[in-house]
Amino acid sequence: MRVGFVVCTTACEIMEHVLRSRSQSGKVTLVSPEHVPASAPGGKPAVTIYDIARTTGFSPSTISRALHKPGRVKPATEKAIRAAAESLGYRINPMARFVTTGRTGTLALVLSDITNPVFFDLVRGAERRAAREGQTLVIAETHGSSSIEQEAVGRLLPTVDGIILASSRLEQDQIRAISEHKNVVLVNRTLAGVPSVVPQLQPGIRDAVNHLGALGHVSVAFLAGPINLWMSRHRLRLLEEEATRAGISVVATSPAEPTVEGGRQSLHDILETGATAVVAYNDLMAIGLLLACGEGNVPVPGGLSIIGFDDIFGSRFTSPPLTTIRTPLALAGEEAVLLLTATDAADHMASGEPLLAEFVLRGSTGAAVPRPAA
Amino acid sequence: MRVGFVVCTTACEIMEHVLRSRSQSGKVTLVSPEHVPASAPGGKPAVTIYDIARTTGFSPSTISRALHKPGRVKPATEKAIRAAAESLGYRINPMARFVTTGRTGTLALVLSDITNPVFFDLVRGAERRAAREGQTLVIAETHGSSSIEQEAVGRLLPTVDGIILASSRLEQDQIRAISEHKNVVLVNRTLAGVPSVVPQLQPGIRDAVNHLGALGHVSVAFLAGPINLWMSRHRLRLLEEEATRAGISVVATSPAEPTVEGGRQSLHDILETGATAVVAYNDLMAIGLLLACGEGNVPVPGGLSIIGFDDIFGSRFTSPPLTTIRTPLALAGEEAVLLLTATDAADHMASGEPLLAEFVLRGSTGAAVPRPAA
DNA sequence: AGCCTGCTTTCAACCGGTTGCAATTTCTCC
DNA sequence: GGAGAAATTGCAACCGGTTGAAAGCAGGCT
Repeated sequence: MRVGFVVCTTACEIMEHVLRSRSQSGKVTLVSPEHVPASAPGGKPAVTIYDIARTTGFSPSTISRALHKPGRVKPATEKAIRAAAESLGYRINPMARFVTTGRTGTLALVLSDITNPVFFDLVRGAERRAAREGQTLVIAETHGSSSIEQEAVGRLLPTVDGIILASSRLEQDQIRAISEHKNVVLVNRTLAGVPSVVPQLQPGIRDAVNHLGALGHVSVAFLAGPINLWMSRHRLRLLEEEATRAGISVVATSPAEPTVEGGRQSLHDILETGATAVVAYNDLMAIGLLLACGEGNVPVPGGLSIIGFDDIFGSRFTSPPLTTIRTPLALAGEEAVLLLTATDAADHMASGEPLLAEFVLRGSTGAAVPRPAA
Repeated sequence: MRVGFVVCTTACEIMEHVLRSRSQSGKVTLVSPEHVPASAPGGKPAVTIYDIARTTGFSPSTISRALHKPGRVKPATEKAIRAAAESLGYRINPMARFVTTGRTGTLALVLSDITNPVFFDLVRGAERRAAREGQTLVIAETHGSSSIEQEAVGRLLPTVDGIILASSRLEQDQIRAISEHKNVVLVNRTLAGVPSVVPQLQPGIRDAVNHLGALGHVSVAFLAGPINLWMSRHRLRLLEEEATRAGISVVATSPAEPTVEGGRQSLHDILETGATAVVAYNDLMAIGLLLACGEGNVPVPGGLSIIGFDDIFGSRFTSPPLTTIRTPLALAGEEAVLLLTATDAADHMASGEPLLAEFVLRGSTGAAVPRPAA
């Protein structure tokens, strides 16, 4: 399906020709010729299967079958129709098809904030996969509000074939209700009975904890994200597990917004814990904390070690560069689309890639420096 | 190659009836229940205007008019129909509507790379405005390839009401061809006969040039982006104008990819020019150059002053923080949507905001230090 | 009464594509 | 050569909603 609409100019000329010849040869004109299907105001109408029918002499149903039901028409006919479609610049109208089939070829990706670098790779991966599957990906923003999320999903429900909820803040019941109408895949969250894609964080966290342990840290703070974010609680839980194993204590701050600003405002909370190292819920918060340290004359890593999560764009450029735990969100995005488009069990099985988080050592972590709790 | 982005503007409720229940086989096996077409996974067909017609006793056409053509039916009738629609949980099917009206309520935003921070604010602005106009915004990625851009546009063409081309790399004829089918608005590019939104860069560039002049720079290099990017040529041209006015010479490097990597690989070219300051096509390239300087032991701003363009996310966090020329892309995004949705000349006039670029002084610029051309 | 007017509502066609079923053509095989 | 099967293709209905034109029905005026 790679009809280069390139030939747009050419196609338009042909189109005009078709329209002209239509009025001439009108032997069995069954429709009112004055109705012009809408495109742009003053724009040229799109090419339809009826146009192809007219130029090839076959009926619209044959055109439809030739283009979308392989093997249902004579090879020669199919060839001729394909050629005509190509030269006219025909593109199927997904909306019209939907009316009868109910399938839109569209998947929705619902996330809190498209300008959040955390989602970059997720979006990219999902997009890549969707393109390969011949699906259109639609992204909806929720601005971190569960009510907006609910609203967005409701609006999208009638027009998409499936929905990917990334870092959803909806209640479990709400998600279940949605999943009963359309196929749903969760990303960065689990819920019994609903397919989900969650990178395995343990390896990355273990390496990070070991790293901190080797540097002499015995008390680590967790800079928490919003309380209704499953992933924030999940990361804390895993961190606690691994830290306990390594003989390190973990103390979590009160929840803050998962943004640069949220991280920046948490410096005070962090210092109060007396911890010598911080693991932030995500890189944005870690970067904010880094900035606050700079403003507050807390040397990093001299006075405080900082570890982020996700390895977003920009983490490499901070000063010092941010040590972080990279999550394979691009793969997660692909995976999510795959789960949504997979039709049989075999496909589901085939998608079982590991999705492991990876510790990325940079410059924001160093030897523990005992510091009196403020 | 299609990424969509939808802004939800109208509240809606999730349908309540649930006939089919998904198999509860846990999260691992993800078995899809037999072969249920994704079209109507709820099993319960959506409620249509025909259902409302049946319960209220009016004809479908009256239902349609009551709901969408204010004033065309008797107030009492409209009230009754609205009530019935509400209680049945009716939602209009946008796809079906499209078939007759040709209007989808969807706008496309075509850009090279959604993970490019340059487009953050553009996307955000466009989204905000589209939401306010009750439109859905779909984003398509082109990965900087004009052929992919063509394909993406071609695929989107039949399903959207209008298209925003951001930093398009298409040929003029191709853009004109598209604009014959649908409304088109260009961002960061101009083309006679096609509406466009281009921030006024002159004020920001003038301030930047004056700044460099005050620091004693007499030779400035322009780190050029791709040759087929109108905006890259445009920035060079304006820079040359202002520099000439200030008695500063400008030399452009050979074109490079507008990415961090592209900037990083250009350090050698830059040093060869013998210039004491660089203006990069965008912040990504400036950041790449900054990194290369760090690796190549070229102090910034001690040995080289660097100025970027756009003030993207991350520019604030580099070391040193990047001096840049901020472009009001959020406003540009709003403006583009406005132009697309404006129906009469009056609306076009109302949108005439200035969109001025602004010089942002940070830490990557300093006094000129003469250096022999390598 | 008769006629015109204006407001409501219905009829019926239509958008672009899909699909069950029947009609037609082509192929097989005796 | 012709019957029967198989392959092709056309007909017509349909999806959900929109819309021009016409019908139904009040009231106002001569």
